[in-house]
Amino acid sequence: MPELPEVETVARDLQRWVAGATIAGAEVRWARTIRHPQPPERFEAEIAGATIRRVDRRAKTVLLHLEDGRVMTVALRMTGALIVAPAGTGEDPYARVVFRLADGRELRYRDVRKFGRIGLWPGGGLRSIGAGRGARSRRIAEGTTTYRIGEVFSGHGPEPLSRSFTVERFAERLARRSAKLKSLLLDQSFIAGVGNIYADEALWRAHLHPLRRADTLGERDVRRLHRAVRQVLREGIANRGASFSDYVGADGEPGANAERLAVYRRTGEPCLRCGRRIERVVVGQRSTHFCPRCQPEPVASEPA
DNA sequence: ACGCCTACCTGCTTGC
DNA sequence: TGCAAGCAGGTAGGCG
Repeated sequence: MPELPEVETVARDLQRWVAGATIAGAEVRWARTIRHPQPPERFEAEIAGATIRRVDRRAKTVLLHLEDGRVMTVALRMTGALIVAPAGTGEDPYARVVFRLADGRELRYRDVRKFGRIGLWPGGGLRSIGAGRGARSRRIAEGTTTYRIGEVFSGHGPEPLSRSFTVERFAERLARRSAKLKSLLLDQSFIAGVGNIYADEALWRAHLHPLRRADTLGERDVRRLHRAVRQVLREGIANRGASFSDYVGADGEPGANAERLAVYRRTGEPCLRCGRRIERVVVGQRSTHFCPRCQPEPVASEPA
């Protein structure tokens, strides 16, 4: 569910509301949500008494930095949400982990589909939570080796909103890949944080067909895509995220960005630029929306 | 490197 | 109305 803008919204909300708060205790209601440490009772014991220093985001993962240096990672996956509420209000059947805060509030990890994962990593050393394919990330994810903090998300590609994500760097990375643009944008080891919604939106904005091969892009295409990716993500953040089924900010309120999407879930509706009907195809098992006129089909004669 | 598949889960929408 | 199939924002891991 949540992609970069949604996760960023949650992290900013939590930074405002729970930075400085102490976790008096935790109750794990769905054991498999806890990745580490195992068993989940150990997680409950180890998180009790911890104070949250700062909350931020890497890729689509929320990072809660604790005063003692440990880091709690929350990967929301499809339907995860972190919600701050007064204790005891409206029992939530989908609350998988409940953190009781010392000030009387609760931080609830809610997750209808139970795909999300929470980890608690030792201070000064962390294990990667993995980042898609590639021997490097797989080895790190499965191994028992402890890594330095700087290596935590080593399997992830660049943060698209960071200063270091330049057009030149993007161009180099694209030129080395023959995959379809849609698949690449979803590949977290290629670029971090983009998911199905924002991939479609960025491609529409850049006038690029989702099936276009990355290594066929010209300089202008790359420039347009670079700008488009950053724009759609920034606008998503400005609107507190796009909400469909389950996404909500830490205030429990949905975001406003869904109404501003140009192609995502608009199959059959007119393109906002040219009026042509938006089409839906499946690429890499993900539904993909595009305008057949604004995003022309790559020609078959292109090098295979 | 890449595509394709399955798995993890539950709920909502769609079509007959 | 009822029921089953299809769909959903993510990602890990296996195979070819």
